[in-house]
Amino acid sequence: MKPEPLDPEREYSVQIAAAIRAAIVSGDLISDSRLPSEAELSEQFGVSRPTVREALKRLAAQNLIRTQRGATGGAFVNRLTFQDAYDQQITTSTLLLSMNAIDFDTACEARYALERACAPLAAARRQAEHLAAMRSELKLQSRPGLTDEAFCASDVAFHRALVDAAGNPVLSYQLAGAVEAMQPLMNMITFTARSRKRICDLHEAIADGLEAKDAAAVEAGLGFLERYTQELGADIRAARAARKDDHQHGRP
Amino acid sequence: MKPEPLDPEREYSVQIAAAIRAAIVSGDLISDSRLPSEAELSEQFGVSRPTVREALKRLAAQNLIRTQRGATGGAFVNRLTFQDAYDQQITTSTLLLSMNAIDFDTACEARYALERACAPLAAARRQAEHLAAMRSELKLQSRPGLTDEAFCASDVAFHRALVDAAGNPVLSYQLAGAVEAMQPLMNMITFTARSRKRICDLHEAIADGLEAKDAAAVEAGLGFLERYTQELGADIRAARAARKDDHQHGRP
DNA sequence: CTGGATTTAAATGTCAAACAATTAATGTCT
DNA sequence: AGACATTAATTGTTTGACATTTAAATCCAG
Repeated sequence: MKPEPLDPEREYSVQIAAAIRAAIVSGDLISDSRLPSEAELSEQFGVSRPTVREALKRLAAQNLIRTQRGATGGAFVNRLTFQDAYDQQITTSTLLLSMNAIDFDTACEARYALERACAPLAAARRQAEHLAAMRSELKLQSRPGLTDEAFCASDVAFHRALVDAAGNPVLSYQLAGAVEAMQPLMNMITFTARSRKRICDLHEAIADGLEAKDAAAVEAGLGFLERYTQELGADIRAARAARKDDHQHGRP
Repeated sequence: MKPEPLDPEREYSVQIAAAIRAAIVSGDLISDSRLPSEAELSEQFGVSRPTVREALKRLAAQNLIRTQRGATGGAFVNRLTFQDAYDQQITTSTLLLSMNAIDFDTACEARYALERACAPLAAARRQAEHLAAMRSELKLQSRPGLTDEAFCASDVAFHRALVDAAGNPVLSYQLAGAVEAMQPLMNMITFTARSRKRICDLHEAIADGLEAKDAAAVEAGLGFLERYTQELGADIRAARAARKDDHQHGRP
């Protein structure tokens, strides 16, 4: 984080943020160490304090630093927790899907492909807590009065438990985005009682397979679930096309 | 992005950034639309311009907006591209691994589990360009004078081609982090001529399997590669432990 | 009337100096 | 010794100004 001369052609706050980020990533600034105060930084870099502050806000937005006020306050290097990383992953994935007109099938395919990758590990390592979480969600999902949103949320929780059962935090982190980012798309589906029954049955088969440490059964269950989800997605598209058709040709 | 009254207990720039982010995510502000000017925003939210600017920098750090100077300038909602998302994913993953003392085996397991998830799709859909990319990297990897860094970089490129062959941009995005974030860990390995030969052979088997659209062969190749990579990782650990032992008991 | 040069206006980028709020350490009085 | 007030350091915020960039408006010559 040397006071390397700044390029006046580019924004100072960007360059300062980049310099500090590099110092963090390279390990020159380790977790929980304190950065110089804003006044010191502004002197070191030869810019005003507001400019330094803009740079620090950029880093804070990426969870790279946190700030404390008061006498012993300042900016501290954040240890990026898995939870922080999950959250960033989810917001990025959600935004990516919503902004790039990703079609349902593509997102669905990616999600289940990734989830199937967890199946062998999850079958080998699942603990009682994971099975309990899945059974609990399963019970919730079969309740009749549930809203579509609540059903989807429970669906996400079920699959999160499956992923966590693989016992690999890196996998959990990677998949958090894929599973959670699908939720807005899934929320567009209106679940009939029949389709919920079908999904619950498949979920149960997956939970049973996991309990029996039968990886093939889990993978098969996920495969069926993928195909069924895509069928439901196709139904939405068909319904929407029909509605559009109505609009164009005049409704009764 | 209503001028909802701000909570004076919490930092204004955080709340303003959150309000604008919500407007973007909810779709109230669509891609490429222009935000009000900083002066207008500061009036709407009842804060000063520097405070608004800090909020905007937070959003810019997440690639949610871009800014242009000049008469028709301002802050515009960014369409999050896959490339942007890749980059964010890679930096987050890299930081997460480096800051959380993730052991080699865990990262390795996650990476190959995810990669195996692509195998069936890649085998079904691979195009000539993907095969060509893999063959080209393969040729590079067998050159004798290559540095370890260059060998690792080519390894990453080879696996990226495999992932891209699955033809699912969401999958590619998700795996970019897993594959690239492994590179710093892989760079710690010193590859002997023998281990390079072994890796190249496995890569060749994978490429052959892909060409023959034989998913099982690809998965098997990846499985062997995972085990071999973990062996190499174990060798590093053993060597390091021996060195530490030397230190403790005095060197000759 | 047209085309190029000039001016203008709007916006972001930056700076300077100050005040407010917060927080831990320090000092003081009982 | 302990409770309480003081102080100093630091971030959060405001105000006002100036610099820079960029596109549009204007103007003037041909």
